[in-house]
Amino acid sequence: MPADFRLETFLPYLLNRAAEKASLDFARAYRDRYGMLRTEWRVLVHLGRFGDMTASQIGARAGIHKTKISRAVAALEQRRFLRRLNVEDDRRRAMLSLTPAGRDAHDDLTRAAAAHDAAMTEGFTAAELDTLRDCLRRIAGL
Amino acid sequence: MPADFRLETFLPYLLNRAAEKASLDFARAYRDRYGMLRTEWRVLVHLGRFGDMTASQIGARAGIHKTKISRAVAALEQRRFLRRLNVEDDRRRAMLSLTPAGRDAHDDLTRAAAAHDAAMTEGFTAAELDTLRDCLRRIAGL
DNA sequence: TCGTAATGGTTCTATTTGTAACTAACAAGC
DNA sequence: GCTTGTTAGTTACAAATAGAACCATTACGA
Repeated sequence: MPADFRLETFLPYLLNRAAEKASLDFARAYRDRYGMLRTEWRVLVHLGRFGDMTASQIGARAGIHKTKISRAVAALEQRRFLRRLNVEDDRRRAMLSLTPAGRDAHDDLTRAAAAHDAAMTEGFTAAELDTLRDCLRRIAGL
Repeated sequence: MPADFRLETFLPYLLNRAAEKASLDFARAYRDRYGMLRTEWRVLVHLGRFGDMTASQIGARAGIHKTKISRAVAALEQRRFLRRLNVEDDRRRAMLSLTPAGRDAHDDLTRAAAAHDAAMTEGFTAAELDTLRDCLRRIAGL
C-alpha cells in the first residue's frame, strides 16, 4: 500500500514547482517590455546566442515543437525582431536572422536574465550550483 | 554587450527543460490509465497523501490556481474518484474526500510514480540527489 | 443589524497550446 | 520523366489555461 509515497521528494513535482517559480518573475521582463511569450523569448535568445539558423534547427536545439516555433517566428517577424532569408538551394527553408531591433531586445533581455539568474542563485554555494546544473542537464538529456 | 550570456547555464531554462522531460513520461501513466490531466493527478495525490481537505487548501499547498482546482475537482468527482462533504459551519466550503475508487487510482499511480522516480534517479548518487532536491525546494520556496 | 469587505468556489472569455492535417519543395527509385 | 517518400513549415481545430467577473456565504465594523 503506497501510503508511504512522498510527494515532497518526487522529482517531477519538485522540478515543476521550481521551474514554474523560476520562470515566473523573469517572464515579466519579456512580457511587459516586449509583449513576448516564452517561446518567442526562447527563439530570440537562440538566434542571439547561436547565430542565424532555420526554424527546425531552433526546434531541435531548444526541444520545441515546430508549430510553436512557427507561431513564435511569425510574431517576432511581425514585430520586426527578425527577418527570413531565403536558403539558396532549398526553398522550403528560411534562415532566420535578428534585425538590429531584435538584437537590441535580445541584449536587453539577456541582461535582465543574467540579473535574474544572479539574484536567484545568490543563496547557493558554487558547489551546489554545479551539482544542480549538472543534474538538470542530465535529466533533460542535454 | 551580453554576447556572453550563457543560455546553457541559465537556471530557469535548465529547470524548464528538466521539468518537462521528467513530467512527460510519467504523464502517460495518469493520462492513459485514467484519462487524467496533470492538475487532476495533483489533486488526487494531495488528497491521498495529506488527507481530506478543501479545494483552497489544496491550492495553497500545491500552488495551483483555484480555477484549475475547481475544474480538476469537478472532473474527479464526475469519475467518482472523490466526493464533496459539507463543512458544518461554512456552506461555502466543501471537504474533498477520496472514494475507494479514487484511493485505488491513487495507490496505483503512486506506485507508478515511485517506479518512475526510481528509474529517473538511478544514475545519480545519494549526495547529488540530496543537493538536487534541496536546491529545488529552496528555489520553489517550499 | 445593517452595510461593506473578504472568502470559497464557479463560470465566462480570450489566449495559448497540442495534435493532426495540409502544402510546398526536395530526394530517390524506377 | 514519373511515382513515392521525406522534410520544412503553416494552418485548422480541439483542448487547456489564465484572468476577470461573478455568486453565495461568512466576517467585520459602525
